[in-house]
Amino acid sequence: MGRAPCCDKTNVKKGPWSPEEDAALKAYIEKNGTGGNWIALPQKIGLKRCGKSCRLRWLNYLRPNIKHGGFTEEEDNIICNLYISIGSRWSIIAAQLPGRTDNDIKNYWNTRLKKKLLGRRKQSNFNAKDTTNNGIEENSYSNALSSSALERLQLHMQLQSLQNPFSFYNNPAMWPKLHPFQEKMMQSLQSLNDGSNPVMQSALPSPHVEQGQKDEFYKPQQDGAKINNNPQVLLENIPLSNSGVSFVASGSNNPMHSSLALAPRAEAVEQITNNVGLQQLGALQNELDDILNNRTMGYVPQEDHHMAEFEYCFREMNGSKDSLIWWSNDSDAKSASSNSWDSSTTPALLTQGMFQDYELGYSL
DNA sequence: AAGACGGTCAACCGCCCTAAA
DNA sequence: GTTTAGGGCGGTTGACCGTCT
Repeated sequence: MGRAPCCDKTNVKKGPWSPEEDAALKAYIEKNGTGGNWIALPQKIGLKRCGKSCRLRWLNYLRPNIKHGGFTEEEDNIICNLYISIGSRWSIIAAQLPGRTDNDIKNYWNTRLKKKLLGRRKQSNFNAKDTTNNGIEENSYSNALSSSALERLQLHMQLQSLQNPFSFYNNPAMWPKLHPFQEKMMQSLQSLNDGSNPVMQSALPSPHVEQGQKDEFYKPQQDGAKINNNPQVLLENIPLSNSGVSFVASGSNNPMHSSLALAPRAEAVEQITNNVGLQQLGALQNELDDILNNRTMGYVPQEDHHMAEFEYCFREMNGSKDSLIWWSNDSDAKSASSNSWDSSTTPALLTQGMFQDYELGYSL
């Protein structure tokens, strides 16, 4: 038995909003607010619309300071970086872009940004193939893309392990049973690792972690205690001297520096650079910037399975859903998202959204 | 000129989470 | 502790429009 609909579906208007409806909704909300009940709102105004539809119309179109279209390069960068970091959490991404709505960003990503990035990738693969003539032809750019996707997965995992010792990657006890694909992926990554891949050496959990350090990281689960969802507490709880790699929050509000918004301590820098992780991360960042800065670059269509593969890797990467801790307390961000028009709720939502996955991990 | 095709984006759907009853 | 209803969110749909053939 499904749940009851929120309104009488047979008696509500659907489809595009008329200027009259817009005016009525806007005037009412500006004068009276929502009254904390969207479902009851259309009746009060006399609109034959579902309450959810009113909410959406207000949040995505009618509320003040909404920007449509004309995404800047900086916004492109932010969206891409965040998508790589946290996946399709559009509301969180929107929270970092004042005046943008999650719906807008989602549409923009799906219709333009994704194609721009992936189109450029294929072109670069073409070029690589054209210029390599060493007999061992990279039999297809399918392979090239595969290794690239794998590399991005590795980079992502590296990033995760560096930035958050609590991540799934660093905590086998938290690992859920893997999907067969994930099992396969992990096996191939580990075979790549075989002592020769510095990225994976640090990205995959090491059996040589010092006991004290391991205990410290694992303690929340061993104790059966729920991890504190407060990112600040999380940061504070990370051992700073003996963890091998440690970070301090920089307070930057620019997700461009998300990598980035965490400043490595001096002792960690050497280890990280030895592991090549940051160098490759930098290369990825440069490539991303390069792609985004070539805004006139034409889109080269590509075969669906390539697109699917790349997307799937992103999905798999985001499957763990543990994310970067770069959120700042800057109140600017509060005015941006579709949920932030009620600014009092935003920080809680952000924190909640970001860290509920840790909760999930510990409850497995 | 007209139909096919593809891109864009507003809007809807359905699921999940949470607070209140 | 359970149920219910509203809010929030990501995924998907479909109308519209411009371009191509």
